[in-house]
Amino acid sequence: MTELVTIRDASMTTGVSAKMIRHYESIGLISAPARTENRYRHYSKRDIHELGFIRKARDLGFPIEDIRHLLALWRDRSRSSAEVKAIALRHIAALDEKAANLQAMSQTLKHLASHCHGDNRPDCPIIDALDRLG
Amino acid sequence: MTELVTIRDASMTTGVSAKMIRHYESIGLISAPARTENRYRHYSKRDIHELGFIRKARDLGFPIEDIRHLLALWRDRSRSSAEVKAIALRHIAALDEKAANLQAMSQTLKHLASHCHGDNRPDCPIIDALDRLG
DNA sequence: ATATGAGGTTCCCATTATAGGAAGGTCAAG
DNA sequence: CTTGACCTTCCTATAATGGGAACCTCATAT
Repeated sequence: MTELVTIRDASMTTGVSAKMIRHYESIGLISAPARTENRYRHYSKRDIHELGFIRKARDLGFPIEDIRHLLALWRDRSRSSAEVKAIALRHIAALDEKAANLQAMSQTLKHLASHCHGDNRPDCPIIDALDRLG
Repeated sequence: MTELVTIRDASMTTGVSAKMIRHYESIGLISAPARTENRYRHYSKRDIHELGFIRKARDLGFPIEDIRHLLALWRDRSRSSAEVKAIALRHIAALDEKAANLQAMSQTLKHLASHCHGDNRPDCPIIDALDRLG
């Protein structure tokens, strides 16, 4: 017969940890899979496919609620690509904003660090900046 | 006499929320301030200065444990700037790595989005990528 | 037969930094 | 003496993930 795909199998083929698979089920991101008599979960090809979709979306940094939306659009044959694109563009903006923030911090620190001797003396523009700057 | 600086005053002058000031105290990042008879906290100039230091470090994205370390170095007149610089350089590397990750995601998505019509048709390279890509 | 090990199950706790809110005490002003 | 604006502590939540306990199930090795 069809070999039973356990949660570990699903995890290994999709790259989503078993812990996370159960979690996604508990928050309703994926529907509860079939169970064997002993209550073990087993996953259909469809389930596996869905988990793969989720992992790829996670790899692109989409938050869970976006993924929930993307999954609904994925299932909906009559979706409009505009809706998908809108989600992606919003996410791109969020990513860019975060990246810009991090870079600004990094740049400030790089500037300060470049003026720090980094020797045994206590004088340090980095500490000074934390001390003084508004 | 010296006017009592309440937690709200401290919050307003340092930009650290009262909630966070109490939290920093509870995790031992700052020491417990003096209390009036009615158990209200009040803050010395030194306390305020320390909270300002913490806020600036947070603005630069330093995690709490780094700040703990930086505060200790700040107080230590015989610190070596090398130690400060080392913390900063490690943090810069962490910031840069995170920024690079976000940018990679953004770039991938921008590429996909640029090929997405964004109209009423269902065809969508973004969904396709989540569907197919490994 | 049974012991062992590898897997499954549920449930609870921890992380990081921050915020919201409840329940109650205190204080100044009207 | 009430009202409102503070203060106090304690609990809960966030987003995504991992760790671990306590317990069940199953296949294999003795």
